[in-house]
Amino acid sequence: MANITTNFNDRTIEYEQLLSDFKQLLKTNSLKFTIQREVILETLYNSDEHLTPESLHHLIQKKFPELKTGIATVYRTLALLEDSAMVTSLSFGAQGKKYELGAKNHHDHMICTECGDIIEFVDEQIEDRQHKIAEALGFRMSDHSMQIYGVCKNCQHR
Amino acid sequence: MANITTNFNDRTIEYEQLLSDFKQLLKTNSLKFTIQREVILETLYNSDEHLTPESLHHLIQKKFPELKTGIATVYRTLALLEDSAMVTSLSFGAQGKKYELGAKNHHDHMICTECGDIIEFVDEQIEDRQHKIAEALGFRMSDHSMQIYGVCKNCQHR
DNA sequence: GTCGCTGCAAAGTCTTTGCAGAGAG
DNA sequence: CTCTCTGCAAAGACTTTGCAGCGAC
Repeated sequence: MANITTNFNDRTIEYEQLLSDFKQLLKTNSLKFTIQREVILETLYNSDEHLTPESLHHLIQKKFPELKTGIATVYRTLALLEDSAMVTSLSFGAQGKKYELGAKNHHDHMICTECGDIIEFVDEQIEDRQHKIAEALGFRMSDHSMQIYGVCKNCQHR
Repeated sequence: MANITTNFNDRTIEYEQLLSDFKQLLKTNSLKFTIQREVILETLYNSDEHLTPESLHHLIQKKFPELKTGIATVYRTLALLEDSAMVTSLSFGAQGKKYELGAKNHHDHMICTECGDIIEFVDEQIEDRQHKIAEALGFRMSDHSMQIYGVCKNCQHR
C-alpha cells in the first residue's frame, strides 16, 4: 500500500512564519495584534489535537491563568482565523465544531467511532480525483473534506 | 470524464418497502408506529432536499396542519432514524445539521459556498481507494463522507 | 488620543427533557 | 389496560452580542 501518508509531525510552516503571517493579516485589515490573539494562535500551533472552542479555552486558562482570557475572545478569534483560512473547522456528528490550524499539510480524517480517535492521512489518488470531479461538474473547487468512519485497530482488539 | 454519476432520481427503495422496514424496526424495539413517525418518514422520502429539523417541521406543518406535530417529535424521530441508520446527517460549516434518507444510493456531496446548492455524486475510484486506505490503516471501515466545496457554475457566471 | 479589543453578562440559537394527557398494541 | 408517544414549555448546550473600560498603534 503505497502513497498513504500519515506523518504530519513535520509542520510545513514554523511558528515564526505563522506568527508573521498573522501579524500581516491583522495589519492589512487594520486589526490589532493582542496578547490574547497571540496566545490563541500559539496554543493551536502547539496542540496536535483537534480542539473545540471550549477545550482551547481551557488549555489557555491553564497555561496563562493571569490573562483571564474569555471564551468570547476565543470564539471571536477562531472566527477571524477561519475567515482568513488560517484555521479549518470540522463538524462531525457530535454537536459543536473542532478547529485545527490550516498551516499543517492538507489531510483528511479517519475517525474511530468507538474511541473518537482521529488519524490524519493524505492520498494523492483521491486528491487528484476530487479535482477532476469538480471540474467535470463545472465547480471552481476551493476546498474539500473527507472523513472515513470505522473502528480502529485498538478498539477491534477490545 | 467517465464514471461520475449524479443521477439519483431512481431511488433504490420504494416507499412501501421503506415503510415496512421502518415498521419492522419499531416492532423489533417495542416502539410504536404513530402517525407522526409515518409523516416524518414520508416527508423525508418525498423531499429531494437535504432537510434541517426546522425545515422538515415546516414542511410537515404545511402539509398536515391538523396534526400539529411538534418540533420535539421531529428531533426525536430523526434521532431514532439516525440511530437505526435509516437517515444520515450532514454537518456543514453552518450551524445545525441536515438530514437525508439513507435509502437512496450512497453518494458524496459537492457544495456551493455561494448559494448553498448541493450536488450529489459518486465516484467509483474514490470509493475503492477509501476502502484500501481504511484497510491499510487497520480500520474496520463502516462509513465515510466526503464534501467538496467550491463555487457552482451558476454562481461563477454572476 | 483614537479606535479596535476584551471580559463579562445577557441574549440568541438550536436541541433536549420533564410531564401529564393521548393513543398504539 | 399498559406503556410508549406526543405537544408544550422549560431547561440545556453552545455561540454571539452589547457595553464600558482597556490597550495597541
